[in-house]
Parts: sequence; structure tokens; C-alpha cells
Amino acid sequence: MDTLDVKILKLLQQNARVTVSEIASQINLSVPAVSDRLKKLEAGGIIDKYVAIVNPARFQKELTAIMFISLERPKFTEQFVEFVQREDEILECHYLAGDYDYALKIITRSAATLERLLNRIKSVPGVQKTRTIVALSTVKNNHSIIPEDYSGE
Amino acid sequence: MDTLDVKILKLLQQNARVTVSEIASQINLSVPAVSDRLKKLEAGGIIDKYVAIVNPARFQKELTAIMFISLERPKFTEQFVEFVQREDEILECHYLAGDYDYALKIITRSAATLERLLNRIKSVPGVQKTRTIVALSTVKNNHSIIPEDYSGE
DNA sequence: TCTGAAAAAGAATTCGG
DNA sequence: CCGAATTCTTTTTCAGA
Repeated sequence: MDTLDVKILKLLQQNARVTVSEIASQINLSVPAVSDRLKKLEAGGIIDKYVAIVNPARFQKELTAIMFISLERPKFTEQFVEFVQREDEILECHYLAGDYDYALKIITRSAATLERLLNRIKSVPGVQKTRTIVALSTVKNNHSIIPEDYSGE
Repeated sequence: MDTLDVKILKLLQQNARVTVSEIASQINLSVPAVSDRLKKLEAGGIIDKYVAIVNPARFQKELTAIMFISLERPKFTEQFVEFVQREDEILECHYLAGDYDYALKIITRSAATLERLLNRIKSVPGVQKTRTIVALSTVKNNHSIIPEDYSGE
């Protein structure tokens, strides 16, 4: 992992479909060298995956919300996690240290669909308390960490 | 926008670097047809971008946190937004309806680096109150909405 | 480990139907 | 939208630095 690898990662974060030869010319490296490095970045799990980001507005998904959940007991965890995985409107779920047990990031169509999701959530066994915070707009939305500029290793 | 477009989107969400011919064979459509559809999805802004997701753990970014911020007055907004854009450890920023004004999603190295970021945040003019919630683990992490299976338009 | 070139394979574009 | 031909791109290989 060096400066050149970081440059490759940054180019792929800007556009995951750039060709190897385009990367090569951008960073002044030969095509085989870039190809080798890219394979190592993929095989080594440095690059987790390549994702197409779909514009939520084009699917009338206009409402973003953060929802906090507290679960009654640890034994309900497995069932809750399965529920979360099933629900496409729940994009993220983080297990928390603190007052609530989970934080969900939700993108849905409207107040009405949020209400329906909330009702599904409340009917999952063990869900005790919820708190929903609605976002009015999104100021920044990076999907991946940005590797800091490298010098070591 | 129809069922086939949704299938194309889903394949690109699984792997944004799949080739058009691979998509074509997966959905039983000719290569030129897929190529045309893909161009329309891109040009129409349905696909926002293609992103390589970098594994945070491989860069020792082990700590995820949600931070709520309240700003003193609207006039500090612009400066705050610029700050947020500059800080690579702040991945998301949403403007809120409610108690706090903004929610940030933060991925950083450790408690020490979170502390330093918190201090930078607190020294942004207008930042009045913050509340930080640390995540212990991530249960689900989708980066894009999943289009519902289509029938109309 | 990289380069450069050449060969081979594969993918995308074009276009007639 | 299909299918075939053309063109472009990518990958692989390897000798040499």
C-alpha cells in the first residue's frame, strides 16, 4: 500500500467504472502495473465492492430518517437483525453504545410509508422504544472512507 | 423504466464493474439493448455514480459515530457546511427537523481521533451543542436505495 | 517491481433488418 | 430489439531494466 495505490482507490471512488488504461494514464503508470495493483487491492479486501448509487429522488424516495430503537432483551437480537436485513428501506443499522440499542438509516417515499415502516418495526418482538428524526435535506453523502495520503508500509 | 432496467440497476449495485455483455447474458437481452438502456439510466440521472467502497478496517478506521450538532444561528450555516465538506472523516451530514440541526456520520480511527475531530467541530463558529453516539458494530450497510420491483411507466 | 511491445481475448459500437 | 461485423479496449505474456 503506497501513494500509487491510494491514487488508484481515489479514482475508483470517483468512478468505479473507469478502465485500467484510464487509471494508468492518470497516474503515469503502465497498464500491467495498474492491473496488478488493482487485483491486489481487490484480493486483499482493501476494496470491499463496487456499487452503483441510484438516485433516490428518481424513485420518489424523498424522505430520509434516522431511527433509534431499544430492544427489550438480547434474546430478541437475532430476529430483529433478520428483520432489518429484509427491509429495503432500512439502508443502515448500527449497534450502539448508549441509551438506545440500534440506529437505523431509512430512506423511504413519504410520511405515509415511514409510518407503515414504523408500524412494522414496532411489531417486531422485543422492540420497546423508538425515536425517529427526520432529515430535511442532505448536505454531504460520501459512501466510502477516503484513504489518507500515504507514505508508509 | 421497467423491470429490465431494475434488473440492470440491481446487477450494477452488486458489482458496478460488471461488463455490459455480462449484464446482457444475466437478463437475457442483447448487448446493444443493455448498452442503450445503461446509457439512458446514466444520462437520465437514475444512476448517480459508481463508487468503489474501501474497507475502513484496512485503514484502521475502526470507529463509527453519529454526532448531532446544534448551530447558534442560520448565519453560521455556510461556514459549517464548508467545514463538513472539508473533513474526510465526516461521511454524511443531514439537516434535521427537530432538536438538533445536523446529524453527522463519522468514521475515524480511534477515540483519540474522534476527540480531535470533536474539538475541531466545537471550534467552528456557531456550534453550540453536540451529542455523540458511538457505534459498536455495523449490522447492515447498504450504500444505495434498492429500487422496488417495477411494473409501471 | 516496473516497462514496453506484441499477441490474444474480450467488449462495445454500429448498423441493416 | 436482434445479430453480425467492425472497432476499440483490455488482458496476458515476456524480455529487459
